[in-house]
Amino acid sequence: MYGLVDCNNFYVSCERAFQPRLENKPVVVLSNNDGCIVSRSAEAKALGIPMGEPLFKVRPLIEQHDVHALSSNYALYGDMSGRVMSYLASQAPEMEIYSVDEAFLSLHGMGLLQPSLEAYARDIRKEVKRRTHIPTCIGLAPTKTLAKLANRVAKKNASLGGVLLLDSPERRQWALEQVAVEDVWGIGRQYATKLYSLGITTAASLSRCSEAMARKHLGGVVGARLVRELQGYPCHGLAPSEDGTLKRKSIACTRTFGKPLARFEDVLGAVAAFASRAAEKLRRQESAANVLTVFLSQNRFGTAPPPHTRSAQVTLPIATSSTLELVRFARALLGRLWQPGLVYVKAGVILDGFEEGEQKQLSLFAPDGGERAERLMHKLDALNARFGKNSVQVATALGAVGKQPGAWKGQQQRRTPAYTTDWNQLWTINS
DNA sequence: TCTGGGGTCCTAGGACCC
DNA sequence: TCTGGGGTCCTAGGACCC
Repeated sequence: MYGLVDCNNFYVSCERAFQPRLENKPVVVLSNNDGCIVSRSAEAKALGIPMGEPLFKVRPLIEQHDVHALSSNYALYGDMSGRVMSYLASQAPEMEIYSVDEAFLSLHGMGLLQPSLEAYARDIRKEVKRRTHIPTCIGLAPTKTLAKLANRVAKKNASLGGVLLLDSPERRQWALEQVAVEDVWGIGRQYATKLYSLGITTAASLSRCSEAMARKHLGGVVGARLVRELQGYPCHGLAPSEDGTLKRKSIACTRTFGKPLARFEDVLGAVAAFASRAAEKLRRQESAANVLTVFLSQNRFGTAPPPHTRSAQVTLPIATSSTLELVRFARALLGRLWQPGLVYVKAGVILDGFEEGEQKQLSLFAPDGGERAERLMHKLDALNARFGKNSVQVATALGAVGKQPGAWKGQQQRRTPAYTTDWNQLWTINS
């Protein structure tokens, strides 16, 4: 049996935890540069504000209904996520962090729990709410796909009290009938269109599909697994997250610039900053990367002919997590991609091909195994932890000498304070 | 005027290698 | 007339997820 715990309207809920006045009001959280809607309160959804919509398209709606629109505050959301996850980890034998606001719990052998699995899930909801102010829903089912589905049904039906357990064929059938096929985990826009044209419109009818049909229309073995999971046969196991943190197979740092950039030094400053950030994340999970990719994009909504994105990749001589090394290679890749005269709106750095801490390949040319670089990075991270983000950084990331640094940075005009992660932004209470 | 960021998995063609 | 098989690397792109 699996449990899926999913935070409701997560980013909005994080903001509300520190601003109770936002309770019961329409609230949205915006993406980087305040560009798109990425989280909506129930009230905002009810107004018909779509997920992922550019802000400028819904601005009239927002002004008309006095919707609170906030810039995204990832320091806050990451910290709140950590609080939720560490509590959840204490409540189940195994847990897989699936995303910033979702976790699968393995409930193997807990079926005999007294008084019931449902009561167990209700307790978890109550306690997460008490500790963090974050509302959640929980789906319980024999497969991950059904747990996702149960969670969705619980979210849509207030009468269920936020918890749905699918432990009998009857309950499973009932739940399958509640869910449209496009809302099944693993069915996106393309597959949904195809399924509708085949007359399959609900999760229930999808669950009756033949394996051949699933393989033919839903991406081969992936689709076959999906249908089996809906039928109650587990095809996806739990990938436990060690000590409440996620280990990634790739790490990216990509941004749309605050304004289009045409000068090499400005873009280099951005790419160096992105490489630095990616390297930090890499060191935090104690990996080293073998592969580095840099990409550069022109405006895909503009007049430039495709392709809008070009990328270049290098396999590093030795796996590394050193900011200095990675910035050096990123600069070389950028040089390969750069086309003078073009205007760029976005760039990114992606790290791949990880080796783990203890099993790193040694090199003939770095006989100390990169130990000096490692010690240096350790100091760098310690300084930045102590004195604040980017207190010490590579000069390349500052852009051209004598120019305004961070030409790539965007605006976040409606950002709330980092209430929980910065001493200088702690909540102040007037007595 | 204004259009996110970070992931996973899979496929495919061309270059190059043995 | 006939032109291998198998591998990696690189770039690109498609599908999905949150």
